[in-house]
Amino acid sequence: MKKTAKKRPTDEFSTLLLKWNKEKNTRDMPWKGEKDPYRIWLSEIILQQTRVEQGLAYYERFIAKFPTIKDLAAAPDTTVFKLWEGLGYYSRCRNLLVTARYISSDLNGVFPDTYDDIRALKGIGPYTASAISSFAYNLPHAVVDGNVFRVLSRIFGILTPIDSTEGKKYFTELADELLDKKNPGLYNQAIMDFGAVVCKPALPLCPTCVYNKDCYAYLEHKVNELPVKEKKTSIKKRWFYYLLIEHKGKLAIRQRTGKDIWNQLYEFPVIETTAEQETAALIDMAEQQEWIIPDKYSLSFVSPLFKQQLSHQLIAGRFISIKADRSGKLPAGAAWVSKKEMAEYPFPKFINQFLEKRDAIDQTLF
DNA sequence: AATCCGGGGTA
DNA sequence: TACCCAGGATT
Repeated sequence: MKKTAKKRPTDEFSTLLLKWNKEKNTRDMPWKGEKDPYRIWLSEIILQQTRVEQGLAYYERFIAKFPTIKDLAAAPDTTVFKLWEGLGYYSRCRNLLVTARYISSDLNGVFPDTYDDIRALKGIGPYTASAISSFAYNLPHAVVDGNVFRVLSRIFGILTPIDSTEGKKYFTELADELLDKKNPGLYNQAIMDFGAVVCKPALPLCPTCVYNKDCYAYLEHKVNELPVKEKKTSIKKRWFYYLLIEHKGKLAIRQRTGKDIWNQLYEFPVIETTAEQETAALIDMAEQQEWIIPDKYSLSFVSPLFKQQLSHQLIAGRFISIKADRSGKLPAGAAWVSKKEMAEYPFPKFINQFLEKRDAIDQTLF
């Protein structure tokens, strides 16, 4: 039996972390200790840029409806998007389907078990590949997520911006050095729990923290300045005027396509502008589009102003209800659906918040 | 290297 | 409001 290697400075970090984890960490989550790579993968995709509290219910619903990756792979797109509805970042859902179908068909349902093969899957980047390979297969890859950036920058006093190329490289290398190579899964889980519970973004629990005797940020009173981020988000305003065109008891909807927000979700025919518009001007535009035919419709309702704040955009707009006696042209790909059928389609939050209030606003609306 | 992609919680 | 969250893809 070889003697233990000489203790390096960085060993102290993981020793304290695992000690905290064993003695103080009471955080419990359904995927903790999970070994089924499908469940681990699903939880990680759901949790990308998403708080545990927000993603939890989605995870439970997905597992209940799709117990195995083949169940997920066999589901229609719309069914899966409907289950994802409201969670945001819908490209995750698209990539989830692509990967589920690839593994089911090409890999006979067997999840890849090396870091590189996992990393190559759609929707899986460095973080998720490290998480899956360490949790499912105990491979020595350190996770670097928002928690890790925060914990390491504060304790070690790293001032390099975390959203710079240099910063990402530096933090990744440090994280891999610090990783307990014998317990990668346990270590990775512990550091993220620690960041979420103790070394929180706001009001971290420094007075009782196991690192407070030598934490750079705590000793230098820079806890609130770390981690450093260099880019500020700029927000642009967009106006969405949705036309609820009703004809023979049905409403026109279409699927969003392209590279814009809410790709693959559904919506009503929309007139988008960069400034607020009067209803009359919008009706004119709808006539010019030939969505409605002059004298063959009646304007029945204009909603109050609705707003939604996204990360990089502020969406404002109204819902304009029109009863059409004759059907005009519709936007490409649009179809007529009944109220009952509407429930099957995934809509963005902006539309759902209107649909939920619709009955309270006007009982006569579709 | 910069930008885009949601929705919700918190101070 | 501004910032952050178990990030990744695209340009």
